Amino acid sequence: MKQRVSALLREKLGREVVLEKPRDRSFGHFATPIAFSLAKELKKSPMLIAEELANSFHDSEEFASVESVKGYLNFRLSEGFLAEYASWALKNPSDFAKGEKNQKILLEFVSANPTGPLHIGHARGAVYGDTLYRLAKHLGYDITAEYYVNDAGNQIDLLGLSIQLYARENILKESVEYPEAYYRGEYLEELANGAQEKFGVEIFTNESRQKELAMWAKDKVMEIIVSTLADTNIHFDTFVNESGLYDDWDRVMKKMGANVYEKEGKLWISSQTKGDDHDRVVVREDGRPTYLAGDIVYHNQKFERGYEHYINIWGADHHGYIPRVNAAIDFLGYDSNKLEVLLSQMVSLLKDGEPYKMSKRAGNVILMSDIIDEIGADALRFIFASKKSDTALEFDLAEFKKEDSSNPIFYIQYAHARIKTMLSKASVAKDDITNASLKNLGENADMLLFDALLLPEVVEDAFTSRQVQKLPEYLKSLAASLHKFYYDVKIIGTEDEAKLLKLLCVVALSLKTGLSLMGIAAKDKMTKEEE
RNA sequence: GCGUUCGUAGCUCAGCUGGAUAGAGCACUGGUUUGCGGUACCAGCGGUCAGGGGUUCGAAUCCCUUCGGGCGCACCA
Repeated sequence: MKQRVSALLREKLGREVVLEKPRDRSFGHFATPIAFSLAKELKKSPMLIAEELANSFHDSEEFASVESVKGYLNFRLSEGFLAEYASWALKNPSDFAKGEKNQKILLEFVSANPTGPLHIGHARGAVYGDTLYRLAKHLGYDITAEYYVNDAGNQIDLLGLSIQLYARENILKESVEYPEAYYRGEYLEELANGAQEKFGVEIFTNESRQKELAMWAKDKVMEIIVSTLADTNIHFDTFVNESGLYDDWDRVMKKMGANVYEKEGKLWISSQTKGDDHDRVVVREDGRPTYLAGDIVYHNQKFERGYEHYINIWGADHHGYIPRVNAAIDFLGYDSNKLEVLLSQMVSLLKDGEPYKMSKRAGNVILMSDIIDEIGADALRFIFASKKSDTALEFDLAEFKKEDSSNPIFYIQYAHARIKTMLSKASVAKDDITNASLKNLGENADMLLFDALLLPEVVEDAFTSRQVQKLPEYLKSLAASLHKFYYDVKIIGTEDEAKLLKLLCVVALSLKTGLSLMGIAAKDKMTKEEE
């Protein structure tokens, strides 16, 4: 819709024009302050320019009116244009708001270490990534969702050790001394029991079998992670294991040429020449690779797979890491501008106004699965998708357990369910609704129809700006328009029933499509949960 | 200290490719259609958009600066 209007303006003026939705509905559907910018060039008053432009649109069929007001140009789309678009959408519901981009994108997100279950911080990145993924898919991008599994290095050794310590204390009833760093949490019990069954208790006391235990355990942890993600409707296309990448090590190092050098018995990359604070070690004196080493091979592999664009979602605490990875990509001979790193910020939780208690059994982190148990996956997704991902967020769980308009996910679902209920009570035939005209609906209905048809613009905008919160914001406001319309206008049993129901079908389509892009299924009925 | 990011209503947050009177929910006050789910709707209250300067016809939005908070500054991940 907006694209169409933009295109018309571009044609007429020979330049890109800023189009906005006027705050005040009485100004029409779209508006542009273009006359102000033109005023200087043309040495004429904005009012005059706007006036002339308005007149020049007189006979276009897309617009019911084009008016100039105080230098602004206000457009009102014609009923015919809106009606035609809406009818098309209802006939092709699965194509609604779809796009035809076909850029090949690799999106890497979550990538939490397989050393423990996902916590609330991971959840935010997971939801953000998956929402972007859904939006991109819908827009036609050829996008791949990838999880990078850090299954090599210290943290894996630590996992083996932690299970041994846990088992020796809790299963073998030995008294053990814990080192400074080790993992804790309820999941260790599950792992220890599983290991006992599989290997026998000997695995817990034999230090040389720590690695074997760890390798088994990290796969188990991945299973836990994948199942938590699945509970949230998040699925990955590919998993890449760090441990499988090192075969390529020599070749990749050679690729970086003179940008790798040896000093003090270690291997460094000269990332400082690319704006990093200092050069970084990639191989330690004892020959063990650093974390960065894995990322270098991984990113080399990514670029060799040949995507047009790369997106990584990282926790914001890793933002200092960006320059060195960019440097490595450049050294490998690729364009680091193709890599876009998006950050997902910290989350702090409240429950009834009090800081959410981190349970000891969970290891003093808030588990993602616990939050799903408390408020459900839909609410979890909605919260995280609703806020800009790169700003810190604090929210109260209690708000999402309520069943009224203060709970946005509930509010939107209710709007959808209301429409479905009405359709089931319709006194006219289905065909009458499908064939009804959407013209002469009146001002209010017209605006509601327009609102419902805005989804395509929102989807496109939300993805290209990487600001997924635009989608839930839009759905909230569409739901509000629907509830208000419902209150103002009687539908069933009136003369206009068929056409009004058709209008509601468009709203329902928009809500349902929007929700599904957030990984949430629209409800046809609201059922009260009994406590 | 350096880098980065944020500072919008009492609270949680939108708005930030610069544009017409600064928005929503919560909280607080009051109201609502014989009409289809009141699980909804409407109204009131509440803001020097952290402070200061600059660019512009126009700044919450862009630039500079001060203050305040987060995060980072490993051969940890």
